Amino acid sequence: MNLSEQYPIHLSNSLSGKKEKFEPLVPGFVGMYVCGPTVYNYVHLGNTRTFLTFDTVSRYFRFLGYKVRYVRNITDVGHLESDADEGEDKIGKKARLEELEPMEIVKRYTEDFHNVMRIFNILPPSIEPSATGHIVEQINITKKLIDLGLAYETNGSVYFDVKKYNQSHHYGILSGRNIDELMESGRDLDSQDEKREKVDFALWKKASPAHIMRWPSPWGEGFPGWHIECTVMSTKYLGETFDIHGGGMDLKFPHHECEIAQATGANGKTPVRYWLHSNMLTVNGQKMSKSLGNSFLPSELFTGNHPMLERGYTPMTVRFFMLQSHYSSTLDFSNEALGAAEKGYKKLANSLKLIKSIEHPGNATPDKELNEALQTLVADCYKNMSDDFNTAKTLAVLFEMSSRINDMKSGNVSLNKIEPAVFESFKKAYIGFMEDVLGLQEETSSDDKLLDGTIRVLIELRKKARTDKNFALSDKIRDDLKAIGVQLKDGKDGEITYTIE
RNA sequence: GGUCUCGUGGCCGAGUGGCUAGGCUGAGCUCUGCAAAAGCUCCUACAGCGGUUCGAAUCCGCUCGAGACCUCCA
Repeated sequence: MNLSEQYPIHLSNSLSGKKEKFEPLVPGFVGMYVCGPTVYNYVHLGNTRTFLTFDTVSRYFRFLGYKVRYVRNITDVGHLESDADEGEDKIGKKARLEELEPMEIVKRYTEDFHNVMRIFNILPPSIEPSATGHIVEQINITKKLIDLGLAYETNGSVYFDVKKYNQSHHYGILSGRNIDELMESGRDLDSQDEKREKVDFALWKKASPAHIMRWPSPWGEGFPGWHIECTVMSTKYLGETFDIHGGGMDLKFPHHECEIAQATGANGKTPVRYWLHSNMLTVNGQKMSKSLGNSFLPSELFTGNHPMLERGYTPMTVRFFMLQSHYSSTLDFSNEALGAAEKGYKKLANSLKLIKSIEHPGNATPDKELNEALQTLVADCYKNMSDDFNTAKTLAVLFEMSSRINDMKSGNVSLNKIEPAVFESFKKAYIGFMEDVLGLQEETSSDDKLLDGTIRVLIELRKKARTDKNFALSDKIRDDLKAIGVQLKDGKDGEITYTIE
């Protein structure tokens, strides 16, 4: 029995609103699409949480032995500005503000995005398609929808006919809306007069004369609507039906709802089997967003250079902090919580370093209870992750394992009592869940060999002073190092280790 | 206004019909030349009011409070 059978994954499907057992379309394979960033600005921490969530999801699938194709797009065109901007596209607007070519903007912020992902140890997706690279496909599906009678052209723009679609399907199936209520409520947009109904949404927008980003189409020069790129890119690389579609909660409506309508309308089948939505990062209980002005840039977080921050926090501290809550809950961001996370993370990271250096001596005289307890911990890691990717529960188990690792180091627990095979699986699980599944690496604040060598010289001097009972000198070495941020720790075996604060 | 979610101990945050979540903080003990680290112990909560049940933080209803979506947003 392989791991995926032993620990079947159950996940919360937003489509059904229930936790369901995950059954891949093709055994052993997972196709997953996640809505990526719009690269017209720096990514903030709230964005990062979503990508971290799905990073962990894809990591865990792979850890269980699935072959994963993870597609995450780059939106470099298409998002319409609000009514004030008369349907102008975000990238184009920003470009003129800064007097740059749109592609310059796209490149700058894409690189920033990749950089942030790297810093947080968020692995790259298998495919990272861009909207501008799929204009032809977007035009084709728009044509198809017109031919099927599900879309119509007005003044060089093309809109999806939601009412028509709703006659044979259910528009609102994901977000629980009903079309009559939608048609009554909501604001009037500028393009209202072009649409038959206010619920209709653009598949293709005519470009105004001033509009920079434009492509020729059967309806004149223009650019694709917001929702169509995801439909095109997901189905192109994953098929007309695929396993998982993820994204932030705020995309559920209208974005994801429209994706379902477009894809179902065009291909005649339900595009996605499991919808996963990650919840928002909040600040003082309010959603973190650029428009509210309460967002944090990753760089501000690392340096502490932000009015709301008392000091800086490392990327792994932030990663740990986010993993301590479930992805489907909101998570509130505060100095206190971050400070607590820092200590917690360091504890786990210390044990990670420790366990790597511990080897089993062989020849066990096993203690049955102990061995069973250790095996239970390993199994619990899998069980908790398989239960809707519950990273918070998994971390609780890792803390327990961390204590046992410290026991092994201190001698509280004798390695002789642990069966070699149990020890190996325990060690492998701790390292595996920390590094491969949760992506929590050791954060060497300095891998500077010169510094390390220098500290070791001082440690040797201190050892000598202690053997000579020259505590005045040994304490001075320790205290002076402490003052500049190097904490020495005396082990029971006489070995001295250090951490840089 | 419509749709929906949430309200857990000093703080953060899991859980969701009966069994200790966990982290941080605080107190104590052990180890230690003293520290630090580590191990152990303690502080035991589920907004309020009703109801269902042998039993509810967990299900149902109401009240209060907070938030999200309905418009670009992860």
